[in-house]
Amino acid sequence: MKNPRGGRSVSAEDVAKLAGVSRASVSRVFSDQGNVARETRKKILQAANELGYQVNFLAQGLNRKRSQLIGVVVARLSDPFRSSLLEGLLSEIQRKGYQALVTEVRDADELEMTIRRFTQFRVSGVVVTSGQPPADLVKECVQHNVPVVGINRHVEFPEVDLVCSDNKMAAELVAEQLIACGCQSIAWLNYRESTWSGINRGDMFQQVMAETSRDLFEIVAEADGYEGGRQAAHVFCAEGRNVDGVFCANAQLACGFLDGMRENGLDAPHDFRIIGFDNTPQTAQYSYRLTTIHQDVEKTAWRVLSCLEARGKDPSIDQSIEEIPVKLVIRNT
Amino acid sequence: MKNPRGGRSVSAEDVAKLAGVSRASVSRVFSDQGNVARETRKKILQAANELGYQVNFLAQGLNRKRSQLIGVVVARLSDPFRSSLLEGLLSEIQRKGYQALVTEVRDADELEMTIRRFTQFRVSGVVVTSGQPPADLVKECVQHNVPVVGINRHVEFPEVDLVCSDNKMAAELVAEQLIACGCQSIAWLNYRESTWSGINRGDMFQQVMAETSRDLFEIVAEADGYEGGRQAAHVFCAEGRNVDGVFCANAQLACGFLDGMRENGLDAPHDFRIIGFDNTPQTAQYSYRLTTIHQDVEKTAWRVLSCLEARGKDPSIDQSIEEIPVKLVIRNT
DNA sequence: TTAACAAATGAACACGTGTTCAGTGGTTTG
DNA sequence: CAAACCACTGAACACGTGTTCATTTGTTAA
Repeated sequence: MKNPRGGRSVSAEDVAKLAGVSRASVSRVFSDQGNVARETRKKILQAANELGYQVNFLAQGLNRKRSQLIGVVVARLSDPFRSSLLEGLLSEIQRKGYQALVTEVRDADELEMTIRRFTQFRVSGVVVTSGQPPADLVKECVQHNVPVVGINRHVEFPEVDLVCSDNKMAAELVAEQLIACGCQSIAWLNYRESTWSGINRGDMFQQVMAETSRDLFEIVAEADGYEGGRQAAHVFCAEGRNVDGVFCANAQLACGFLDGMRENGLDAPHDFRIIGFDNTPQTAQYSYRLTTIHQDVEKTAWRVLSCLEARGKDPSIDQSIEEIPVKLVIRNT
Repeated sequence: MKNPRGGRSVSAEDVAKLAGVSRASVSRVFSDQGNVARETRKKILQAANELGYQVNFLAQGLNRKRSQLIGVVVARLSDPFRSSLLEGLLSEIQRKGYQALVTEVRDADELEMTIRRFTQFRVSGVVVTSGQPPADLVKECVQHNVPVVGINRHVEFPEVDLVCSDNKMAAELVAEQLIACGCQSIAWLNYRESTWSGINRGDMFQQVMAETSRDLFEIVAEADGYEGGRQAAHVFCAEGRNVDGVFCANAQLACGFLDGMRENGLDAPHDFRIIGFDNTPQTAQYSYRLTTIHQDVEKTAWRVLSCLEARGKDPSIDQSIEEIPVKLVIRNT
């Protein structure tokens, strides 16, 4: 751990000098490319260890025209499902030897700036968990050979791979469960200005219900999150309507709706059944014990990274649209 | 938006050629350094715009020996306060023109690998929100002139700046509130293997209580999070003990403890008072309406970045230990 | 008119790495 | 024994930028 250069970081040049070989051999050892004699490798590793040498990723990326970075676009981390999704992505990104470049975006402008900056860092891939990337940016990524994949969203460009939870399967599981519990009138609860994934979940549920020739009431929440669900319950009760089975677009709406109903003297599972989406920690709490659809975050993250790597090797492959199976976690409601 | 080079990305060289100037002038324009005539600047900007030129951050960082990246160490994003802290950090990092390099660590080994990788990317700074960075790594960062700052933790190295929520102030606010509500026997609830910040909060509370010559019961949760709090309440009631005021180390313990007490027929604010830490969304929900200490995430993030920039300019400045004021959010309990 | 000066510019180097290409020596094959 | 082959090595170039230094140009002071 000496430091022969005044304050400057040690480079492959220094290692080469100490080991008595050329810098090219040092590079070969650390990039695991080309042949190098066992004896030389040993000398180099020892010298590197002594100096505390570490590859400069900026120089490496500059030369390879590609860094080990992966850009991740997120939004509204306060939503517990989103943060658990980010957690899964981070874990998988690190496991594969990459580093995550995370940016939070609030509007389309920020998304544009973000993706532009990602390409300036020569990222190996971009993961979009929120927002719709504009057409010219996607084109730019394609030109730079930067793979893009979207999670739980719809993107109209054939170069962008997609990984979604299987909303059709979720709808079938929920319908089956509610019907098995004897529900007669079933409703779908969603926020009025929901994201694409929320809308898609509703469409799928509608479709499944139609297949079994049942009507589907729609409850529209005027606000998002817990408060939105709670208020929706109050409005629902005030209007004197009645259902015995509710499927909610996400966990927060579900918890809010359940609490709202409780305030009106109705509780699950006694008076009605309710099933949520996103198996967030809160839904598991004793005060809720909410039956809910569980999205497989690990598998989603795994699939995302294999998409990135596949398209990184061959940018011309067909678009991949993968649906990740979901599970129904049956609890109390 | 032409692309005169076959598939390759446009460089400053191309812009210079099109504008009829030297590459040096292009560099001067985009790094805002040195003088350049108004007319030439205009020509360069126009050419750059036409070609869609963007600075290559890897080359820039390689030359400047410093990238615009800031490494952020996180853990357990499923904890809602941690994700909101990350959200605040991201927002501030982007506002200042940096990019966040986020890594999740589970143990000391991962932390070591992570910080090592951060230095390999020549980050402008490192933010540690979890774990204790080992001594030699901190030394390494200091040698590379990489500022390190810790949030809500204790680090024994004078080169590492610290930003903490003011736990003493929190303790005083809570004590004042509980006493004003007429509480006679007051307790402190924490997880047995809590982090430093949890322990510190307890110590401060103990100290404040001692100053007013009051006893402080300690309730020790054998598990962390919501379930830990809930079980602690059951054990507490089973032992037949009794208090009328509880201060909890974090929001999840508080919610769990409250629910556990409710299962035993006791509820706040009627039978006892309870105050949590971390003003998470769940504590605001109607079913809890928990009185809680609010940490100022925005100010924390702001302070973190000004520490980084200050030490980035002059690495030899004195250690800064800043305590961020907290607020007591009075709700129902 | 000349000297002194400030602003603007381009050539050249440095940053630290990956990779090609031409060699070297040693071993196998005909 | 010559030829062909193989593993191994080092010199040199490329990646795209920031920055120094010398030079040119235009302007002011003596």
